[in-house]
Order: sequence, then structure tokens, then C-alpha cells
Amino acid sequence: MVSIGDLSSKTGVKIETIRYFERIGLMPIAERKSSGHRVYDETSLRRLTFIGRCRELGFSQADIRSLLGVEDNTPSCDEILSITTHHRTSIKAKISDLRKLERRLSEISSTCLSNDTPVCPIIESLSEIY
Amino acid sequence: MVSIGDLSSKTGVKIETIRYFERIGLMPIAERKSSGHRVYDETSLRRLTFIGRCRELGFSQADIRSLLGVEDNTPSCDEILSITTHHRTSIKAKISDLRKLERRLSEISSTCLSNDTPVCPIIESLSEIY
DNA sequence: ATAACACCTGTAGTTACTAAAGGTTCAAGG
DNA sequence: CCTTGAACCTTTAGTAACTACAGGTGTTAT
Repeated sequence: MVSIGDLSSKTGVKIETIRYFERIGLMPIAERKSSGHRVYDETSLRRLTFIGRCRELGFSQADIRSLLGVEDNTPSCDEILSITTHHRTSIKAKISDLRKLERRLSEISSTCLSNDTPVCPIIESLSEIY
Repeated sequence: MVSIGDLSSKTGVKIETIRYFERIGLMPIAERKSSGHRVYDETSLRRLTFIGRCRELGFSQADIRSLLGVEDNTPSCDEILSITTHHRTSIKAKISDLRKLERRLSEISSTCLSNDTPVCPIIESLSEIY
């Protein structure tokens, strides 16, 4: 039985965030001491650890909800693998988008290095109307 | 002299977003017809085109503000190159972060494929307390 | 004239938290 | 026992960067 501060330091999730997770239903409603202070047990610790790791891995709250079986039932191993795979796919897509961006930016910047025009070629190329 | 709808279809920026840009000062306060409808000229078109392209390239509003010289003066070519380079650096960092994530997810998923345990190894590995 | 459409304002919702204001409770030292 | 400072409580507002809606006015074509 630990306090919210202890839970926070054990998981690395900020106190406000833990209360927020309770509010939105990611964490169950915590039991209280007579004073009103929240108390947590090992189950809470495991659950928050799980949420924290998912967060580090970039899962959305909706994904975490599904993984935890918050609104439906506990998901099957297949469902979990499917959510994870889907998340991986979207990460790969994001990487590919960012790489394209980087290439475009690098092209645009290169015109700037050979700069002998009175007007900035980056600005020009970005405001040009076709 | 065109309407907000025309400007929107020429630039691909939604009408609500154009009004929003005016509200936050990215676009200048538009002139109005006697009816109250906004009217735009070529200068607005160039400016919105610029903003739209920057947005596609993932620049933050703060960056766009600097590039446009909204709060300070018109930036020098050096300043523009510096903002762009900085943005490229953060894109590269994001790519590298996402790649790490992807590798972690791929590791975690692989344990699931050889699944003969009664409990999901993905969930297990994510909620484990050390 | 009237329908259909474009435009107007103002406000609230999105995601995933974070921070601040203003008030209890707890634990340790004197 | 009393005090003081840390930790806790609630509620509300703020962040980025828009998007969407409600409820009203203007414009255009038949």
C-alpha cells in the first residue's frame, strides 16, 4: 500500500498524470485513506507500469485502452498482436514521411548555399504560385 | 480580388483555417466588402501559399512566424537557413527515435509469434516490475 | 421569390497531458 | 504538544494547431 508519490517515483509517471489517468478511466478509481489520500497496491503498480511503457512506445490512448480491455473485454493475444502490428505500420509510415520531408528540406536549403540573388531562395521557392 | 473560398481552393488551406490564421496573426487582417465578406489579393495568395507549404514541411507555427518576420523584422537569409537547418535536425532526431521504437516493437512482437504460454508475452513484458 | 450555397461570428471539441491556485493532511523535530 | 514544510487534495485553465458546430446573413441562379 503506497501513496501516489511513491507510485509516481516507481513508474516515472507524474502525479498529475496519474490523477489524470484515473479521471479518464485508464487507471481504476483509487481507494482512499480516511484523509482522502489515494492508496495503491501492486496491481496498480503493474497497471501503471504497463501504461507508462506503452506511452514510451508511442501507443495512443485509444490503443492503450484496447490493450487493457477498458471498454470491451480483455483482448485476446491475436488482438494484441494486431494492435501492435498496426502501430508498427503507422510508425514506419511516419518514418517514410519524415524522410521525404528531410529530402525536400535538404534540396531547398542547398539552393540557399549558392546564394547570389538579392532575395532568399528558400522563401521564394515556398511562396511561388503556379 | 477573390473570396475566402477561392483562396482556400487555390491554396488547399481550409476556410476555417484561413480565418484561424487571421485570428492568430499569421495572416494579416483581411479587408472586407460592405457585406462583411473577406476579400483577398495576390499578396495574400502568396503569403498563404507560403504558410501552406511550410505546414506541409512540418514547420511549427513559431517557425513560420519567424520565417515571415511576424513579430520581429523580416529575417535575413542567414536566419532563414538557420531555422530550416534546425528543423531538419529535429526531423532527423524524430526519425532516429521512431526507428528505435520500431525495433523495440519488433522485438516484443517476435516473442508473441512463438507463443505457447497461457499469458500474452507482449502484455507481460510491458507490465513487468523490476 | 425562393432555394441553394457561401459566408459570417462565437464557442466548444480534439490529443495527451501540464501547471497553477488555493486549500488539507501528514511526518519529523523541538 | 506544537509547528513547519512537504505531500496531498480539487478545480480550472493552458498548451499546439487546428476542426467542427450552431445559428445567423449575404449572394446568385432559376
